[in-house]
Amino acid sequence: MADPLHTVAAPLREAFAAVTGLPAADIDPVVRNSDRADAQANGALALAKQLGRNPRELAEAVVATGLLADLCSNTEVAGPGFINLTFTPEFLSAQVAEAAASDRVGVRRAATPEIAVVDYSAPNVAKEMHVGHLRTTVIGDALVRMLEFVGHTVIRENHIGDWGTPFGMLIEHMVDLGGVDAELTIDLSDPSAFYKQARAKFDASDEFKDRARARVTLLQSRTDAPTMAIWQKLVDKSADYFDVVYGKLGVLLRRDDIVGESFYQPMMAAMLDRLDQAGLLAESEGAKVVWVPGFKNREGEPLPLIVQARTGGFNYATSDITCVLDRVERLHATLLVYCVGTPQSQHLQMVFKASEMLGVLVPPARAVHVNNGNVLGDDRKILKSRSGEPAMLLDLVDAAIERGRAIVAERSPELPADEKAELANTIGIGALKYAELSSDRIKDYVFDWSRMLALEGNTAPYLQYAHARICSIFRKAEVSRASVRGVTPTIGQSQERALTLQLLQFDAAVHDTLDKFSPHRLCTYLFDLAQAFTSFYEACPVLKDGYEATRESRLALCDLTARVLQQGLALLGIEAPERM
RNA sequence: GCUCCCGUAGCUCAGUCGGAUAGAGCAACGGUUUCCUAAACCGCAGGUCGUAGGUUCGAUUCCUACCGGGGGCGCCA
Repeated sequence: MADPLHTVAAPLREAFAAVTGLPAADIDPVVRNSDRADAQANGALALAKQLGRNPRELAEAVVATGLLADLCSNTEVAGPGFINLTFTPEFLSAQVAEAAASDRVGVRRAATPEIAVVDYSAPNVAKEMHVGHLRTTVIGDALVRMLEFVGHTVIRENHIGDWGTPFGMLIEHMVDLGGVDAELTIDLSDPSAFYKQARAKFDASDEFKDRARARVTLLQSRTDAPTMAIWQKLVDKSADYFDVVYGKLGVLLRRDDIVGESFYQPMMAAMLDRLDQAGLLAESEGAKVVWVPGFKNREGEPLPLIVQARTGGFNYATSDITCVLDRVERLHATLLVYCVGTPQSQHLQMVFKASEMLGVLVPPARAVHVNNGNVLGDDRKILKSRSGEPAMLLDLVDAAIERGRAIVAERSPELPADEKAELANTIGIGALKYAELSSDRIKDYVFDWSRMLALEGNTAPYLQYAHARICSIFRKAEVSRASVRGVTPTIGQSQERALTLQLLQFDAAVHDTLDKFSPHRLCTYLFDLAQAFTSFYEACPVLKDGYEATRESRLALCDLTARVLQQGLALLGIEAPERM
């Protein structure tokens, strides 16, 4: 393993075992980052308590075993029993060389590769994508990239709203306009226009309302070709629009990833039969329900999960349980990731519990609700556009690119026009995505263009700039990046040491991020790395006269830093430009 | 009413499987450019970690209560 904290844990475990007589496998040496040394091991405190021994003496005994001598130049027992570890430069050099030699820059593959389904974005047909879709889309996409990178088989699913009562009025409105051949264009500045027209008609006319209701029934039967053709056209046109948004935003989702509610609809009756056979289906107030333990309604009575309305119709609980079933049984997924807003929390818990009771969602299969908070405006309410509606996603994307353009025009006027256009995109979209990813997903956050595009602080441009500066060094040196990859760097100055330690923790950062499904952890890591690099950059000249002896070594550190930055940003769905 | 989540520096945010003086960025103040991109770096300053108890050798982290903010709580999704 390239991570020294990980590597040093093994001899520490042995040392603790030798001193305590406990099996090494049961011991956690509690190796952590430290501001007093390269790392600290806190395991002595807990073990001493457990064994009724003096923690300081235990720590001293561990150090006295000599098992750490190969890796550490200094092992000091401090305070109540912390073991402060300082790694030898040779050990760090070797670890860096190992990371540099791997095309994964030191990131381990997952111990057990799984099939994972990541459900994210989920817009509605005939409606606009707005700011509410931004976080789920960006977070889901980052998780997809990371899960794939560590070796899982990832299936992206875009669970779009393409079924249900609104389609009665939408289809009927199309019929009025001339049926399937009628003109239907999604106006990118008002993608919900068609929906609003249909809605207005529905609200104004009882006659239309009746036709719409009849049309829903016809749709549900899936037998009427003209109805299905119009429905398909609505879905296709919306998918075109979604692809425009996803393309500009630079996310992986495409129309092939669409698995809408309509897909599950034909399987719902069979799912209800299974619930029934399992003895889980009950009746309550005329509806078919599953009694999921642990949930209560306003009156303090048990709260049911309704899977079939009194009217006989299915709802999102029906759809979501069917969906779990499909993902586990057809796709053989063992990890079901739901990137959905926090308000769905209780609903999803009930769905997961019901699926578990059905014997479908059982180990090793499991589901995770990767919930996210809201994007707020200055008024602390959900970000609005000038019209007072939730801000449209495409407008935000375009505005990000426009702001990127302004920055490039000011800062990099010398670049060729096509490169400027690309850079504007890289910076603008990068800043927008990074703002979504860099703070804890479960909290609401306040949207602020000037902060996310700031060229300092924990922002995408800061990270991109660090990367570009490294590329510039190699351009100036006329040395190829690949040519220094065999070099084992020498760790001398404190900034080299700090950079090295940071570089070697990429693996831990990626895995920690995935353990918590929290992309902001990777962001924090990359920001720390960029800061460590810029400090190194100031203090450790690479190409200047008088530094020939350290040149190769520092070029190797630069190359690895750039690779980690580029790979790390790529895992977030953000590009790293070579010039800016 | 029940329940879930959040509350850390003036602002925006990290951190917390219990550990040693709680960290960044912005803003403020003071420095650094004959030198690889100053979109940077270095320094200084700033916090009773919502409040009050409890457990512990040790609590911002765990438990309880309360205060403040937000979400959810049966036939829309």
